[in-house]
Amino acid sequence: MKRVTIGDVAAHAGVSTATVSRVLNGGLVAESTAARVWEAAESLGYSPNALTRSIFAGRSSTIGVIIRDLSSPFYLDLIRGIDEVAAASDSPVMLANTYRRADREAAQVRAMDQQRVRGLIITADETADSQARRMAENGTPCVIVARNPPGLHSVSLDDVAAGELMAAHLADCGRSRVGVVSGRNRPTQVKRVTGLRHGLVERGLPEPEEVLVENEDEVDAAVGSLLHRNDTVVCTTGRLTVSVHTALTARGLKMPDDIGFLTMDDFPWASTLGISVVAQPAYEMGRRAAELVVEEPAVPARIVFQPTLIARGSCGSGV
Amino acid sequence: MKRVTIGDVAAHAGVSTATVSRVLNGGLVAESTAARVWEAAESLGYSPNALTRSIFAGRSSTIGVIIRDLSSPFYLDLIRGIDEVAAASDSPVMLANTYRRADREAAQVRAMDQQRVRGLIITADETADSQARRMAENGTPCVIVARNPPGLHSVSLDDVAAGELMAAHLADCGRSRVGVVSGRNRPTQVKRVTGLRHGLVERGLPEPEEVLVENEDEVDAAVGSLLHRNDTVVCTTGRLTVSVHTALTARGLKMPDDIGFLTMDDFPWASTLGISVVAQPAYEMGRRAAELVVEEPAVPARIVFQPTLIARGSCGSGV
DNA sequence: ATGAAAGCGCTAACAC
DNA sequence: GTGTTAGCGCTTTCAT
Repeated sequence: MKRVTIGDVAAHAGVSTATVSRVLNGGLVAESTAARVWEAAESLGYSPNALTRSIFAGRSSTIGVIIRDLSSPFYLDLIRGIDEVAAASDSPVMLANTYRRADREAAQVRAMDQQRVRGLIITADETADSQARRMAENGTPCVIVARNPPGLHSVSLDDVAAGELMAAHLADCGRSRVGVVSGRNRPTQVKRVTGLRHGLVERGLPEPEEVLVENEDEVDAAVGSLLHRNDTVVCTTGRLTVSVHTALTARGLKMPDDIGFLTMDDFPWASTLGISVVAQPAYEMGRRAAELVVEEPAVPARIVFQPTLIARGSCGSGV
Repeated sequence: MKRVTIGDVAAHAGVSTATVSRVLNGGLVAESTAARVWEAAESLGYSPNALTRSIFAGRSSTIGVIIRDLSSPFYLDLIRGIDEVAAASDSPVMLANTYRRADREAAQVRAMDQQRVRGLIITADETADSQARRMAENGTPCVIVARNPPGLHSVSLDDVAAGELMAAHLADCGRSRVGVVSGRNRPTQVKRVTGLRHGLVERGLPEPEEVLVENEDEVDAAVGSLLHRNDTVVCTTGRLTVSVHTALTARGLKMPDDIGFLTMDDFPWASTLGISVVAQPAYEMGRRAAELVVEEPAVPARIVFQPTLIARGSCGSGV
């Protein structure tokens, strides 16, 4: 039950703790001594205490990642990118899911701070920004994902471009009356709608009709209200894709003939179902975010990625 | 840049570090002193160092969770259950994704051990069991999910029952010739097939025809080979659901008329697509796993959950 | 009610 | 090369 410490190893090998420490960290030690120490460590089942190491270093080597919604494919790919970079720099990753609850977000940021993470990657509301700023001042690099608040590192998507990409594709497919389901109060989604509107108007098409929802429950009614006057439904967030798609198919509507459908973020079922999407380079975004944590640039980096369209036919065929 | 320590707070409040510590942990302190200390902590922006606390306690309060595949809905629900219980006991959760790579699994278990996690919940291959046992001996409660190796806590599904549930439903739907796509070398899936076989034979139906695959790439061919002689395809793991479904629909087959389809684990798109599944109570399993970590029962607990069938028509309609 | 001081497991100067 | 020793930030007796 009592943990094996460096002292036990030292005693077993007949050397001092300092020597053991040197062996473990690749300092200058005689071959024979090193061998004895390794053997002792092995036979005692020694496992170094990362906590004590960190306390000495002033911070741990762990990278903290706060995710709003693990069930979203975007975040999964983001995490994959982060994991990749973190593994390369030998940093454990501490992932926390906040389930989009503001109180949990705040609590998780605080927890990560207290764990003295080496850096923090945050996907959260504006409310977390001030906490992040305080951490940054204390020397913990914080990267905000999907938004780009001033004074902090950020990795985000060109959301306006995403909207314009949607508009271009819809125009190519000969769609003209566009209904939009969008999340309430989401700056990201507001920009996407702005881009969409701009792109449509620019092409001489009517402005999109927008309806805002808070969560899944409201989607069916929202979609219903859009169907009267539109031939296409656009969804500005991957999170609502399932609900919107369900609302459509539940009414017996077939894509693209009865209704056009275009949404954000690629996901595994999209290709089987033939759903066209505007995708974010999530994996790359994750990599960059992690790199910012590792490299700690002195001035806040604001990295913006470009979206891409993946046409699969749910809006009809292009030009 | 220099972190505020308990000493700074003490100096600022004109008391000793011991007193600050007592205030922070709710010891016996005079109201007025406590107030001064809180104020000092506040104004200095003090954030307690969880690392040093843990080193003193001998272990951290963090619960480690090692997941094979974050993209699987089963694990997402499992995590939700874990998070819920962990939050209630004020334990941060450290999540690690291993992407089904044995080397990463081993590395993550080791990392968690070195972080001195309070307990560990593992979804991994047999290869990790010995590491887990060693940790358990050192006083770190380890819970294995989805398998139940001797000597360790475990939370798993009655896989044979899952197979039998499948057989029963298929029989109800009048299916008789069943092809099975299953993962190679997965004890869990072997049991499911056993249950399926037993259930079918018991009802006087022919044995299922099984084909083993390693990963997604092989699924299409596997499914193709099953279609000649069968009217139904069963998939024994949620991980392959997309690929199997794609292989089916890509051939223009409609469910349930052209082909029956039954798979494991519920997922968001299943209801929209009308896919019948045998589901695991993932959320509850997560809760129990976390509870085992928190409660640290002295003798290994082996908890087995029962699967449920969710019929949605992809095999036709039941009796 | 409060302070002084020892010590948690480990690292890093500084001696020898 | 290797040992001694002083901390890292915090908690916890033991005095006062």
